[in-house]
Amino acid sequence: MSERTTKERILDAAEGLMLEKSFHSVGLNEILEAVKVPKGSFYHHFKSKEQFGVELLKHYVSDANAYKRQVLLSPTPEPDPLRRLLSMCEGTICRVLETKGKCPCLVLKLAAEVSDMSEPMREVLAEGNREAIAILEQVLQEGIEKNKISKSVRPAETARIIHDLWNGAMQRSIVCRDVSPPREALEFIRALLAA
Amino acid sequence: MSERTTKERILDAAEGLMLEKSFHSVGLNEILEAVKVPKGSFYHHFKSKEQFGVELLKHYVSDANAYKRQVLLSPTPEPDPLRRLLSMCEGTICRVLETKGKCPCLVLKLAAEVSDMSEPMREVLAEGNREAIAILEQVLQEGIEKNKISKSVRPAETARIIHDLWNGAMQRSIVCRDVSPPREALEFIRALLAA
DNA sequence: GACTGATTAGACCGAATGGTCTAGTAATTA
DNA sequence: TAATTACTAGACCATTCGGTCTAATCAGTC
Repeated sequence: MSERTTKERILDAAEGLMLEKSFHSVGLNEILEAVKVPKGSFYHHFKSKEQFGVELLKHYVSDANAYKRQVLLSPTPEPDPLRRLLSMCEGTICRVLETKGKCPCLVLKLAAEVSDMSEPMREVLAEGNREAIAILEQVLQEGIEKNKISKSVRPAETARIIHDLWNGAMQRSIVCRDVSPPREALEFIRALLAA
Repeated sequence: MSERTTKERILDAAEGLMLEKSFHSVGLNEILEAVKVPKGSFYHHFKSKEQFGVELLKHYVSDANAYKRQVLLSPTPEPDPLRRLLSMCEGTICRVLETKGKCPCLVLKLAAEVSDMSEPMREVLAEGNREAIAILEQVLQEGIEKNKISKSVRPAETARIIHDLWNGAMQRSIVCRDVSPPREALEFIRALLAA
């Protein structure tokens, strides 16, 4: 059989389905059908749909931030932290292009829908945001130290601004089915961090 | 009886409920119960829940943009366009504070959930965004002409950046239950537009 | 007053929802 | 090997979902 556990298979399937639809419009049966797992197994691993949502987001956020850390903070293959940041953004733009405007991020997708209906889910999202910003701050700090980013940039504040601008641009790009918002945001960020 | 028509009462109630919950988690019965209107009336006025959603968003976007036009583009009581913009942002921050972090905007709330499940709803949201940005562009243009905003600011590009940054910050403020993101965004915008 | 279209009213529909329950099987440990 | 726990399996539950249907009531017009 598959190496992945039943729990992981459920989480993976749900991630895909909810990226395309939404939290409330995807029923348990639909997820379970997709991975051929019966109800009983689901309720063995998760005590409710909400707690399942919490675990789903934790799982996603943890992976996503691990990925960001790896790409943004590792000196190989790209030693320039500024370039690492900008090229990660470019990568995201490409992915949106390839997937025809499908939302590439579960946090972006579910945040508004879920965060004032479930406090535990909201907390996971909030913590995920905080981590993402902290990573961003680190890469900015490193860029400044290595003289790749203007000394006048204050890492903490700028990290938050970049984070929010990028998320807003991604949001609009989903709604308008157009990658120009993140493209333009990227150019703005480039200019902001330059001398 | 009430001056407002049944249709308007349904739309108003749905706006409130969906701001607190979401599109899919609010059932027709819940809306109809709130305004004491039977199913039959609903399906007389709207052909489906989706088409209802389209009208709901149209109604909201139209009102919201009319309000923005009035506040941002009218020379009275505040003749300074820059101040009009900044104080509208401050007003939004206050509203979020008062309502304890509840999402103040239906577009922000439903965009991600709805825009890749219903093409007609997506189009309304996209057009709403375009209009909002156009209004922003106008107020920037006026500010530049009246020497309140730096001549180096390019209105169209900057309008889009401000729009996205603001939306991203509002999103994060909802998720983190904290008004500091829009506050910080506002300060950034202030600096961006200054000489 | 008779007719007509708009609107209200709510019973009703099949399907799907999240969730429970019991029975059976696989894996662990004693 | 026996006992126990972890997990699978799916029938089943009440409720709610979006949506339909028909009857009643309202307005305005001839």
